[in-house]
Amino acid sequence: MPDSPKHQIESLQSSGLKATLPRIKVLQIFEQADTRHLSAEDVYRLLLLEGADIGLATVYRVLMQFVEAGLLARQHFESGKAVFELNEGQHHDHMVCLHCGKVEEFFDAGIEQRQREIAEERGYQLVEHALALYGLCKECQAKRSR
Amino acid sequence: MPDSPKHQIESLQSSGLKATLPRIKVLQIFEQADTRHLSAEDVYRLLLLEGADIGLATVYRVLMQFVEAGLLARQHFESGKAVFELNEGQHHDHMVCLHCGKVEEFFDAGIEQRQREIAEERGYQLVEHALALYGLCKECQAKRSR
DNA sequence: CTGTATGCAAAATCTTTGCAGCCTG
DNA sequence: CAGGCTGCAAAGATTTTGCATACAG
Repeated sequence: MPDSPKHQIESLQSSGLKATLPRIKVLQIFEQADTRHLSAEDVYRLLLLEGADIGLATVYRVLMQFVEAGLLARQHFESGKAVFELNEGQHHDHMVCLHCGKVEEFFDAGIEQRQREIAEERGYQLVEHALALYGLCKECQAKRSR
Repeated sequence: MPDSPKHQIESLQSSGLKATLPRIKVLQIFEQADTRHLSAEDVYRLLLLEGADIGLATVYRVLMQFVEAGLLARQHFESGKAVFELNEGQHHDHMVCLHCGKVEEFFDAGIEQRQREIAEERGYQLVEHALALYGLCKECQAKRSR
């Protein structure tokens, strides 16, 4: 059997989740996908492509559990639907191309620091933040100007 | 007649929109509301309270037109539903209390500057951005610790 | 075995659209 | 008066929930 899911089973167990097939498969999807950021529908579609018989409701439930367990992070961007990405500990923000939808990640210590200062100035206990830059990537600017 | 809608009619006309009753009322709602940030449902409810006979579909259409015309700005935050606020030219970001939902606005020139630099370094033409800090406001921290 | 997890279908939310009639300019 | 605008109802899109059954530990 190729690609035994040892690693995923351990991740799940150490998060306190039973290692069920839907959960293992969903984890695999995120680890193998070309794009880091997937919607529930994306995950469902990829599961079907693999021949897995998993309902969309289960995909939503599993994604939620993974977010609560800290395995995934959920982002909203402007599309109105949520996208999920592997949570690899390293916080980062996003730059989204409005034309092709490509998402790049970045981290800027200066911005992080100012955010903490702003929250503190106003008496907030900061829990998290979401920063997304929207624009046109280099390729799409080229296409546009043709 | 109290509160004649002269001002709103001018705003609409200078945005190239016909001054219809639903549009005038929606503008008034935003100008008079206690909270700057309102969802479509919020606006609809406030209209009904005032006795205006305006459908929810029209509220959505009017809000979209106002966003396109630059009268309103749309934000997404984490709730899954969109909220709208008057666009008064002055860009700003948001700090949202996760407990009571209160939204404060802030502007930080340093963060704005770094965003432009980051976009430029990566070859993006920056169109807009959304930064939201999530946390607990001073009042809610107090409630929590009781 | 026991209780949690799943699949299916139905419902809940939020938002958009089609269409006949109304109103602004 | 003409064309855009509205209300209503219905459809779409996304996400959640109820319930009987299946499966992990």
